[in-house]
Amino acid sequence: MRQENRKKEIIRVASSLFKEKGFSAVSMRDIAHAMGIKAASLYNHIASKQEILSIIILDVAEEFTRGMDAIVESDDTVINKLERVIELHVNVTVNNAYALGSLNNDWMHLEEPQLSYFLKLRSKYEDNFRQIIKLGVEKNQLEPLNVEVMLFSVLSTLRTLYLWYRAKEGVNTNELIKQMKHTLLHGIVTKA
Amino acid sequence: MRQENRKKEIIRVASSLFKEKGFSAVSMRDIAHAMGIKAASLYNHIASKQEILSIIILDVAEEFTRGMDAIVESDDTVINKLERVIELHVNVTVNNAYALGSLNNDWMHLEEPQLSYFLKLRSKYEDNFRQIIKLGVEKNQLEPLNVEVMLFSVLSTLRTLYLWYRAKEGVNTNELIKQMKHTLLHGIVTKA
DNA sequence: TCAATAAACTAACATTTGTTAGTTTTGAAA
DNA sequence: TTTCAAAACTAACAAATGTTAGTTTATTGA
Repeated sequence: MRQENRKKEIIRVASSLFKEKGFSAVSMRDIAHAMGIKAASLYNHIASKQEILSIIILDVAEEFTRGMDAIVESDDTVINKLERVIELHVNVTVNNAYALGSLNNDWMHLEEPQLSYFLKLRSKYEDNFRQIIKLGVEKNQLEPLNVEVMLFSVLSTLRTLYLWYRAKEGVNTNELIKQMKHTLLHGIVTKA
Repeated sequence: MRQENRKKEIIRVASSLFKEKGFSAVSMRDIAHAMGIKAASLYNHIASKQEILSIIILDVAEEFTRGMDAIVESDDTVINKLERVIELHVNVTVNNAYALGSLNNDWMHLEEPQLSYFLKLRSKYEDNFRQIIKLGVEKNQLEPLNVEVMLFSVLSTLRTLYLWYRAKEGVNTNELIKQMKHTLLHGIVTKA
Protein backbone atom coordinates (compact mmCIF):
# COMPACT_ATOMS: atom_id res chain seq x y z
CA MET A 1 0.00 0.00 0.00
CA ARG A 2 0.98 3.63 0.57
CA GLN A 3 4.02 2.82 2.69
CA GLU A 4 5.36 0.12 0.39
CA ASN A 5 5.29 2.38 -2.64
CA ARG A 6 7.15 5.09 -0.76
CA LYS A 7 9.76 2.59 0.34
CA LYS A 8 10.30 1.45 -3.23
CA GLU A 9 10.58 5.07 -4.28
CA ILE A 10 13.29 5.68 -1.68
CA ILE A 11 15.18 2.65 -2.91
CA ARG A 12 14.91 3.75 -6.51
CA VAL A 13 16.10 7.28 -5.75
CA ALA A 14 18.89 5.99 -3.51
CA SER A 15 20.13 3.49 -6.09
CA SER A 16 20.29 6.25 -8.68
CA LEU A 17 22.38 8.42 -6.35
CA PHE A 18 24.56 5.45 -5.33
CA LYS A 19 25.25 4.76 -8.98
CA GLU A 20 26.52 8.32 -9.51
CA LYS A 21 28.69 8.74 -6.41
CA GLY A 22 28.84 5.45 -4.55
CA PHE A 23 27.15 4.40 -1.31
CA SER A 24 29.62 6.10 1.04
CA ALA A 25 29.49 9.46 -0.68
CA VAL A 26 25.68 9.70 -0.54
CA SER A 27 24.18 10.88 2.74
CA MET A 28 20.71 10.25 4.06
CA ARG A 29 20.17 14.01 3.65
CA ASP A 30 21.10 13.68 -0.04
CA ILE A 31 18.52 10.94 -0.51
CA ALA A 32 15.89 12.90 1.38
CA HIS A 33 16.60 16.06 -0.58
CA ALA A 34 16.20 14.18 -3.87
CA MET A 35 12.78 13.10 -2.65
CA GLY A 36 11.78 16.56 -1.42
CA ILE A 37 11.57 15.54 2.25
CA LYS A 38 13.79 15.71 5.34
CA ALA A 39 16.25 12.97 6.29
CA ALA A 40 14.40 12.00 9.45
CA SER A 41 11.26 11.30 7.41
CA LEU A 42 13.01 8.49 5.57
CA TYR A 43 12.93 6.49 8.78
CA ASN A 44 9.17 6.21 8.60
CA HIS A 45 9.78 3.83 5.70
CA ILE A 46 13.20 2.22 6.09
CA ALA A 47 15.16 1.07 9.11
CA SER A 48 18.60 2.31 8.14
CA LYS A 49 20.89 3.33 5.30
CA GLN A 50 22.24 -0.18 5.45
CA GLU A 51 18.80 -1.64 4.78
CA ILE A 52 18.56 0.42 1.60
CA LEU A 53 21.88 -0.91 0.38
CA SER A 54 21.12 -4.52 1.16
CA ILE A 55 17.74 -4.41 -0.59
CA ILE A 56 19.28 -2.83 -3.69
CA ILE A 57 22.07 -5.39 -3.90
CA LEU A 58 20.38 -8.59 -2.76
CA ASP A 59 17.28 -8.14 -4.92
CA VAL A 60 19.29 -8.00 -8.11
CA ALA A 61 21.81 -10.60 -6.94
CA GLU A 62 18.96 -13.02 -6.36
CA GLU A 63 17.54 -12.20 -9.77
CA PHE A 64 20.86 -13.17 -11.36
CA THR A 65 20.99 -16.32 -9.27
CA ARG A 66 17.51 -17.42 -10.33
CA GLY A 67 18.34 -16.76 -13.96
CA MET A 68 21.60 -18.68 -13.83
CA ASP A 69 20.00 -21.61 -11.99
CA ALA A 70 17.38 -21.93 -14.71
CA ILE A 71 20.09 -21.97 -17.37
CA VAL A 72 22.22 -24.54 -15.55
CA GLU A 73 19.26 -26.85 -15.01
CA SER A 74 18.21 -26.72 -18.66
CA ASP A 75 19.45 -29.23 -21.22
CA ASP A 76 20.61 -26.62 -23.69
CA THR A 77 23.96 -26.95 -25.44
CA VAL A 78 26.96 -25.12 -24.03
CA ILE A 79 26.78 -22.42 -26.68
CA ASN A 80 23.08 -21.96 -26.05
CA LYS A 81 23.65 -21.66 -22.31
CA LEU A 82 26.27 -18.97 -22.89
CA GLU A 83 23.86 -17.12 -25.13
CA ARG A 84 21.22 -17.31 -22.43
CA VAL A 85 23.64 -15.90 -19.85
CA ILE A 86 24.25 -12.94 -22.14
CA GLU A 87 20.50 -12.45 -22.55
CA LEU A 88 20.07 -12.62 -18.79
CA HIS A 89 22.62 -9.88 -18.18
CA VAL A 90 21.27 -7.57 -20.86
CA ASN A 91 17.71 -7.97 -19.63
CA VAL A 92 18.55 -7.47 -15.95
CA THR A 93 20.68 -4.46 -16.82
CA VAL A 94 18.01 -2.79 -18.92
CA ASN A 95 15.46 -3.26 -16.12
CA ASN A 96 17.66 -2.45 -13.12
CA ALA A 97 20.32 -0.11 -14.49
CA TYR A 98 20.81 1.78 -11.21
CA ALA A 99 21.11 -1.24 -8.93
CA LEU A 100 24.03 -2.61 -10.89
CA GLY A 101 26.23 0.24 -9.75
CA SER A 102 25.87 -0.84 -6.12
CA LEU A 103 26.11 -4.51 -7.01
CA ASN A 104 29.48 -3.91 -8.62
CA ASN A 105 31.01 -1.25 -6.42
CA ASP A 106 29.28 -1.10 -3.05
CA TRP A 107 28.86 -4.74 -2.03
CA MET A 108 31.81 -4.45 0.36
CA HIS A 109 29.80 -2.02 2.48
CA LEU A 110 27.21 -4.65 3.27
CA GLU A 111 27.22 -5.74 6.89
CA GLU A 112 27.00 -9.30 8.15
CA PRO A 113 25.19 -11.53 7.59
CA GLN A 114 24.19 -9.96 4.25
CA LEU A 115 27.80 -9.67 3.16
CA SER A 116 28.45 -13.39 3.54
CA TYR A 117 25.18 -14.20 1.84
CA PHE A 118 26.06 -11.97 -1.10
CA LEU A 119 29.54 -13.47 -1.45
CA LYS A 120 28.03 -16.94 -1.42
CA LEU A 121 25.61 -16.06 -4.21
CA ARG A 122 28.37 -14.43 -6.20
CA SER A 123 30.80 -17.32 -5.99
CA LYS A 124 28.08 -19.83 -6.83
CA TYR A 125 27.16 -17.73 -9.85
CA GLU A 126 30.75 -17.56 -11.01
CA ASP A 127 31.21 -21.24 -10.47
CA ASN A 128 28.12 -22.12 -12.50
CA PHE A 129 29.47 -19.93 -15.29
CA ARG A 130 32.88 -21.58 -14.97
CA GLN A 131 31.44 -25.08 -15.25
CA ILE A 132 29.60 -24.20 -18.44
CA ILE A 133 32.84 -22.94 -19.97
CA LYS A 134 34.82 -25.97 -18.77
CA LEU A 135 32.33 -28.37 -20.32
CA GLY A 136 32.48 -26.38 -23.55
CA VAL A 137 36.25 -26.75 -23.68
CA GLU A 138 36.05 -30.48 -22.98
CA LYS A 139 33.54 -30.93 -25.79
CA ASN A 140 35.71 -28.86 -28.16
CA GLN A 141 32.88 -26.37 -28.57
CA LEU A 142 35.03 -23.68 -26.95
CA GLU A 143 38.67 -22.89 -27.69
CA PRO A 144 41.26 -24.56 -25.43
CA LEU A 145 42.10 -21.27 -23.70
CA ASN A 146 42.52 -20.49 -20.01
CA VAL A 147 39.11 -20.93 -18.40
CA GLU A 148 39.55 -18.06 -15.93
CA VAL A 149 40.50 -15.64 -18.69
CA MET A 150 37.45 -16.61 -20.75
CA LEU A 151 35.17 -16.47 -17.71
CA PHE A 152 36.22 -13.07 -16.45
CA SER A 153 36.58 -11.50 -19.87
CA VAL A 154 32.98 -12.27 -20.72
CA LEU A 155 31.71 -11.58 -17.21
CA SER A 156 33.49 -8.22 -16.92
CA THR A 157 31.80 -6.96 -20.04
CA LEU A 158 28.41 -8.19 -18.88
CA ARG A 159 28.86 -6.73 -15.39
CA THR A 160 29.77 -3.26 -16.61
CA LEU A 161 27.20 -3.08 -19.36
CA TYR A 162 25.17 -0.76 -17.12
CA LEU A 163 27.87 1.90 -17.53
CA TRP A 164 27.63 2.24 -21.30
CA TYR A 165 24.58 0.58 -22.83
CA ARG A 166 22.77 3.91 -23.04
CA ALA A 167 25.68 5.44 -24.93
CA LYS A 168 24.49 3.86 -28.14
CA GLU A 169 21.08 5.32 -28.81
CA GLY A 170 19.13 3.60 -31.51
CA VAL A 171 20.11 0.09 -30.51
CA ASN A 172 17.21 -1.71 -28.92
CA THR A 173 17.47 -4.57 -26.46
CA ASN A 174 17.14 -7.38 -28.97
CA GLU A 175 19.71 -5.85 -31.27
CA LEU A 176 22.04 -5.29 -28.30
CA ILE A 177 21.72 -8.93 -27.29
CA LYS A 178 22.57 -10.05 -30.83
CA GLN A 179 25.59 -7.78 -31.01
CA MET A 180 26.87 -8.86 -27.61
CA LYS A 181 26.55 -12.52 -28.46
CA HIS A 182 28.62 -12.09 -31.57
CA THR A 183 31.24 -9.87 -29.94
CA LEU A 184 31.69 -11.94 -26.80
CA LEU A 185 31.42 -15.41 -28.27
CA HIS A 186 32.81 -15.10 -31.80
CA GLY A 187 35.11 -12.11 -31.46
CA ILE A 188 35.43 -9.02 -33.60
CA VAL A 189 38.15 -10.00 -36.07
CA THR A 190 36.94 -11.07 -39.51
CA LYS A 191 37.58 -14.73 -40.24
CA ALA A 192 39.97 -15.15 -43.13
CA MET B 1 64.60 12.72 -1.29
CA ARG B 2 63.27 11.71 2.13
CA GLN B 3 60.01 13.60 1.81
CA GLU B 4 59.34 12.43 -1.73
CA ASN B 5 59.67 8.77 -0.81
CA ARG B 6 57.31 9.20 2.11
CA LYS B 7 54.81 10.89 -0.17
CA LYS B 8 54.95 8.02 -2.62
CA GLU B 9 54.48 5.61 0.25
CA ILE B 10 51.35 7.46 1.37
CA ILE B 11 49.99 7.34 -2.16
CA ARG B 12 50.71 3.64 -2.46
CA VAL B 13 49.07 2.82 0.87
CA ALA B 14 46.11 5.07 0.11
CA SER B 15 45.53 3.57 -3.34
CA SER B 16 45.49 0.11 -1.81
CA LEU B 17 42.87 1.19 0.74
CA PHE B 18 40.87 3.05 -1.93
CA LYS B 19 40.82 -0.09 -4.04
CA GLU B 20 39.30 -2.11 -1.18
CA LYS B 21 36.64 0.34 0.03
CA GLY B 22 36.56 3.31 -2.31
CA PHE B 23 37.81 6.87 -1.77
CA SER B 24 34.84 8.09 0.28
CA ALA B 25 34.90 5.21 2.73
CA VAL B 26 38.58 5.62 3.59
CA SER B 27 39.42 8.32 6.14
CA MET B 28 42.70 10.15 6.59
CA ARG B 29 42.91 8.34 9.93
CA ASP B 30 42.62 5.00 8.11
CA ILE B 31 45.50 5.93 5.82
CA ALA B 32 47.60 7.15 8.73
CA HIS B 33 46.89 4.04 10.76
CA ALA B 34 47.98 1.81 7.88
CA MET B 35 51.28 3.71 7.87
CA GLY B 36 51.71 3.61 11.64
CA ILE B 37 51.45 7.36 12.13
CA LYS B 38 48.76 9.89 13.11
CA ALA B 39 46.46 11.57 10.61
CA ALA B 40 47.89 15.04 11.19
CA SER B 41 51.35 13.79 10.26
CA LEU B 42 50.20 13.02 6.74
CA TYR B 43 49.98 16.75 6.12
CA ASN B 44 53.76 17.10 6.38
CA HIS B 45 53.83 15.30 3.02
CA ILE B 46 50.60 15.95 1.17
CA ALA B 47 48.31 18.95 0.93
CA SER B 48 44.95 17.21 1.17
CA LYS B 49 43.05 13.98 0.69
CA GLN B 50 42.05 15.35 -2.68
CA GLU B 51 45.70 15.68 -3.73
CA ILE B 52 46.22 11.97 -3.01
CA LEU B 53 43.26 11.05 -5.18
CA SER B 54 44.27 13.25 -8.08
CA ILE B 55 47.84 11.96 -8.12
CA ILE B 56 46.65 8.35 -8.08
CA ILE B 57 44.20 8.87 -10.91
CA LEU B 58 46.00 11.35 -13.14
CA ASP B 59 49.33 9.51 -13.08
CA VAL B 60 47.82 6.34 -14.45
CA ALA B 61 45.43 8.16 -16.79
CA GLU B 62 48.40 9.94 -18.34
CA GLU B 63 50.24 6.65 -18.67
CA PHE B 64 47.31 5.23 -20.63
CA THR B 65 47.19 8.36 -22.75
CA ARG B 66 50.88 8.18 -23.64
CA GLY B 67 50.54 4.51 -24.51
CA MET B 68 47.51 5.06 -26.72
CA ASP B 69 49.10 8.05 -28.47
CA ALA B 70 52.14 5.94 -29.38
CA ILE B 71 49.88 3.27 -30.84
CA VAL B 72 47.77 5.71 -32.83
CA GLU B 73 50.83 7.43 -34.28
CA SER B 74 52.40 4.14 -35.36
CA ASP B 75 51.79 2.65 -38.81
CA ASP B 76 50.80 -0.76 -37.51
CA THR B 77 47.83 -2.57 -38.99
CA VAL B 78 44.47 -2.30 -37.25
CA ILE B 79 44.77 -5.77 -35.75
CA ASN B 80 48.27 -4.99 -34.52
CA LYS B 81 47.09 -1.76 -32.94
CA LEU B 82 44.34 -3.59 -31.10
CA GLU B 83 46.86 -6.14 -29.88
CA ARG B 84 49.07 -3.32 -28.63
CA VAL B 85 46.15 -1.74 -26.76
CA ILE B 86 45.59 -5.07 -25.00
CA GLU B 87 49.30 -5.27 -24.13
CA LEU B 88 49.15 -1.71 -22.81
CA HIS B 89 46.29 -2.48 -20.47
CA VAL B 90 47.77 -5.69 -19.15
CA ASN B 91 51.14 -4.05 -18.50
CA VAL B 92 49.71 -0.97 -16.81
CA THR B 93 47.42 -3.15 -14.70
CA VAL B 94 50.20 -5.46 -13.56
CA ASN B 95 52.34 -2.46 -12.55
CA ASN B 96 49.63 -0.26 -11.01
CA ALA B 97 46.99 -2.69 -9.79
CA TYR B 98 45.81 -0.49 -6.91
CA ALA B 99 45.49 2.74 -8.87
CA LEU B 100 43.05 1.19 -11.30
CA GLY B 101 40.43 0.90 -8.59
CA SER B 102 40.33 4.67 -8.16
CA LEU B 103 40.61 5.28 -11.90
CA ASN B 104 37.48 3.21 -12.46
CA ASN B 105 35.37 4.03 -9.44
CA ASP B 106 36.54 7.24 -7.78
CA TRP B 107 37.16 9.63 -10.65
CA MET B 108 33.87 11.41 -9.96
CA HIS B 109 35.27 12.59 -6.63
CA LEU B 110 37.96 14.62 -8.34
CA GLU B 111 37.51 18.36 -7.97
CA GLU B 112 37.89 20.92 -10.71
CA PRO B 113 40.01 21.48 -12.68
CA GLN B 114 41.32 17.91 -12.35
CA LEU B 115 37.90 16.42 -13.06
CA SER B 116 37.59 18.17 -16.42
CA TYR B 117 41.15 17.26 -17.28
CA PHE B 118 40.53 13.61 -16.48
CA LEU B 119 37.30 13.53 -18.51
CA LYS B 120 39.13 15.08 -21.44
CA LEU B 121 41.85 12.41 -21.33
CA ARG B 122 39.26 9.67 -21.01
CA SER B 123 37.13 10.76 -23.93
CA LYS B 124 40.20 11.25 -26.13
CA TYR B 125 41.35 7.76 -25.21
CA GLU B 126 37.97 6.26 -26.02
CA ASP B 127 37.82 8.16 -29.28
CA ASN B 128 41.25 6.94 -30.37
CA PHE B 129 40.12 3.42 -29.62
CA ARG B 130 36.87 4.01 -31.52
CA GLN B 131 38.71 5.26 -34.62
CA ILE B 132 40.91 2.18 -34.73
CA ILE B 133 37.82 -0.02 -34.65
CA LYS B 134 36.01 2.06 -37.26
CA LEU B 135 38.94 1.82 -39.65
CA GLY B 136 39.09 -1.93 -39.05
CA VAL B 137 35.44 -2.29 -40.03
CA GLU B 138 35.93 -0.16 -43.15
CA LYS B 139 38.86 -2.31 -44.23
CA ASN B 140 36.89 -5.50 -43.56
CA GLN B 141 39.45 -6.58 -41.00
CA LEU B 142 36.82 -6.36 -38.27
CA GLU B 143 33.28 -7.72 -38.38
CA PRO B 144 30.57 -5.25 -39.43
CA LEU B 145 29.14 -5.05 -35.92
CA ASN B 146 28.07 -2.02 -33.89
CA VAL B 147 31.23 -0.03 -33.17
CA GLU B 148 30.13 1.06 -29.70
CA VAL B 149 29.38 -2.50 -28.65
CA MET B 150 32.76 -3.71 -29.84
CA LEU B 151 34.54 -0.75 -28.24
CA PHE B 152 32.97 -1.02 -24.82
CA SER B 153 32.98 -4.80 -24.72
CA VAL B 154 36.73 -4.92 -25.19
CA LEU B 155 37.36 -1.85 -23.05
CA SER B 156 35.23 -3.09 -20.15
CA THR B 157 37.24 -6.26 -19.91
CA LEU B 158 40.53 -4.38 -20.07
CA ARG B 159 39.40 -1.81 -17.51
CA THR B 160 38.33 -4.37 -14.93
CA LEU B 161 41.26 -6.69 -15.40
CA TYR B 162 42.67 -5.35 -12.11
CA LEU B 163 39.82 -7.03 -10.27
CA TRP B 164 40.58 -10.58 -11.31
CA TYR B 165 44.00 -11.05 -12.94
CA ARG B 166 45.46 -12.35 -9.67
CA ALA B 167 42.74 -14.95 -9.42
CA LYS B 168 44.52 -17.14 -11.93
CA GLU B 169 47.83 -17.99 -10.30
CA GLY B 170 50.33 -19.60 -12.60
CA VAL B 171 49.58 -17.40 -15.60
CA ASN B 172 52.40 -14.96 -16.19
CA THR B 173 52.04 -11.61 -17.91
CA ASN B 174 53.04 -12.77 -21.40
CA GLU B 175 50.71 -15.73 -21.25
CA LEU B 176 47.93 -13.49 -19.97
CA ILE B 177 48.45 -11.09 -22.88
CA LYS B 178 48.27 -13.96 -25.36
CA GLN B 179 45.10 -15.35 -23.81
CA MET B 180 43.43 -11.94 -23.71
CA LYS B 181 44.25 -11.25 -27.35
CA HIS B 182 42.64 -14.47 -28.44
CA THR B 183 39.61 -14.13 -26.19
CA LEU B 184 38.87 -10.47 -26.98
CA LEU B 185 39.73 -10.44 -30.67
CA HIS B 186 38.88 -13.91 -31.91
CA GLY B 187 36.25 -15.01 -29.41
CA ILE B 188 35.95 -18.20 -27.42
CA VAL B 189 33.75 -20.36 -29.65
CA THR B 190 35.57 -22.96 -31.74
CA LYS B 191 35.41 -22.25 -35.47
CA ALA B 192 33.54 -24.96 -37.30
C1' DT C 1 78.90 18.95 18.16
C1' DC C 2 75.59 22.08 16.74
C1' DA C 3 72.16 24.20 13.89
C1' DA C 4 68.62 23.44 10.74
C1' DT C 5 65.01 21.07 9.00
C1' DA C 6 62.11 17.04 8.27
C1' DA C 7 58.62 14.53 10.31
C1' DA C 8 56.39 13.02 13.97
C1' DC C 9 53.23 14.31 17.88
C1' DT C 10 48.90 16.31 20.84
C1' DA C 11 44.93 18.98 20.86
C1' DA C 12 41.46 21.11 18.87
C1' DC C 13 38.24 23.12 15.25
C1' DA C 14 33.98 23.29 12.45
C1' DT C 15 31.22 20.24 9.57
C1' DT C 16 28.93 16.38 8.34
C1' DT C 17 27.17 11.94 9.42
C1' DG C 18 23.36 8.36 10.71
C1' DT C 19 19.90 8.15 13.75
C1' DT C 20 16.34 9.00 17.58
C1' DA C 21 12.60 11.40 20.14
C1' DG C 22 8.80 13.90 20.13
C1' DT C 23 5.39 16.65 17.54
C1' DT C 24 2.48 18.26 13.78
C1' DT C 25 0.22 17.68 9.33
C1' DT C 26 -2.27 15.00 5.93
C1' DG C 27 -5.63 12.14 3.92
C1' DA C 28 -8.86 8.52 3.77
C1' DA C 29 -12.44 5.67 6.00
C1' DA C 30 -16.23 5.79 9.09
C1' DT D 1 -17.25 15.62 10.19
C1' DT D 2 -14.65 13.12 13.20
C1' DT D 3 -11.05 9.64 13.84
C1' DC D 4 -6.78 7.63 13.33
C1' DA D 5 -2.83 6.08 11.22
C1' DA D 6 0.62 7.31 7.87
C1' DA D 7 4.06 10.38 6.93
C1' DA D 8 5.87 14.53 7.31
C1' DC D 9 8.26 17.86 10.51
C1' DT D 10 11.87 20.20 14.16
C1' DA D 11 15.48 19.56 17.23
C1' DA D 12 19.02 17.25 18.91
C1' DC D 13 22.59 13.53 19.85
C1' DA D 14 27.16 11.25 19.63
C1' DA D 15 30.52 9.94 16.54
C1' DA D 16 33.43 10.62 12.68
C1' DT D 17 35.43 13.68 9.24
C1' DG D 18 39.28 16.68 6.97
C1' DT D 19 42.24 19.90 8.45
C1' DT D 20 45.05 23.44 11.22
C1' DA D 21 48.03 25.20 14.98
C1' DG D 22 51.52 24.64 17.85
C1' DT D 23 55.06 21.60 19.81
C1' DT D 24 58.43 17.89 20.25
C1' DT D 25 61.58 14.43 18.36
C1' DA D 26 64.80 12.65 14.92
C1' DT D 27 68.13 13.08 11.36
C1' DT D 28 71.48 15.18 8.59
C1' DG D 29 75.05 18.34 6.77
C1' DA D 30 78.50 21.74 8.30
